Amino acid sequence: MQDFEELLRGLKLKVTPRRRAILEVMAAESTFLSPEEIWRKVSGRVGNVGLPTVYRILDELAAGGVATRILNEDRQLYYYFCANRSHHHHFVCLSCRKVEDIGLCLKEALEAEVAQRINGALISHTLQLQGLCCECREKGRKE
Amino acid sequence: MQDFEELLRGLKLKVTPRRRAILEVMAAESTFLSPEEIWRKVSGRVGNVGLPTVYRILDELAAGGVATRILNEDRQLYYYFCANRSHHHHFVCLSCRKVEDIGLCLKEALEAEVAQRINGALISHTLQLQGLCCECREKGRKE
DNA sequence: ATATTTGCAAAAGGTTTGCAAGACG
DNA sequence: CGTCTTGCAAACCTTTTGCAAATAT
Repeated sequence: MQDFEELLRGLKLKVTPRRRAILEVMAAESTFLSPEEIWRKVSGRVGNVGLPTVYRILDELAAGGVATRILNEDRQLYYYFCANRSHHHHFVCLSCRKVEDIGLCLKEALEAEVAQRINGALISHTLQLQGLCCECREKGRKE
Repeated sequence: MQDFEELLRGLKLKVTPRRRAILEVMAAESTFLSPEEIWRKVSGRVGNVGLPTVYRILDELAAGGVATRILNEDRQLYYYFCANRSHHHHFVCLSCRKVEDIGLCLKEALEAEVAQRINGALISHTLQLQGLCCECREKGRKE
């Protein structure tokens, strides 16, 4: 459990039941969630929550770097609570949607490639890994 | 200029003016384009084209591997005519939207990382590089 | 001749906005 | 108390679908 009040104040956001509930729900899962999924889970805790509110809060959290936006193949937004503030990438399990951080940074190799091959300047890169996590991989073997 | 009729027949698609026009428009640009942009450009060549038709044809081309879908930050689809059928990634210029292929494959390094750190299995990966292409970089320096 | 392709209009569905009422500090 | 938050309803906007008419082979 984390100190969500501190976290919100750090982002200059008022501490409200909705914001706290959303942070709790997200931190409780290690998977990425859609705004609607988060909304359903939050509705169980705090009565009477509007979906637009969830969108707004997720925006704020993403802007503050507390939540990571994942743009999925299905073109929907997903969010992932991310305490890790340093540069990293994500491994997403295709079976259970769990997200794990990947520390491996390829910036140097990519920069060299861009400089050599196309004489350009690398500004940013996005990398996402898809696969099966440890548990889902084991499960697949048994069946 | 390429043999688009051949290309379409290879995908088991009938050769129609709309399909040819879309291929021509896309091949003439080395940048990624939104369906609507393609639609506007095609409308100049072939009169009376419906936007749904553009969406349908782009779908077919993407399914056939002739066009690459780029899912952008702005959550819109973009398409890029891609003759290169082998595994590769893209470098996108943030200034002029030009797309260049990057042959560098990091599959081995990523697979090793995933196997070691999280004991998972890597199935696929998406990598996109953003930066300034050769020309835009030079332009920036002069100004 | 026959299956495919296309335009049009309308639907779909996730996301955003406007605004008045409510809550935090 | 003043400002930030929120719910509601409605708007947005890209993308998809249904269907009859047109077209490719």
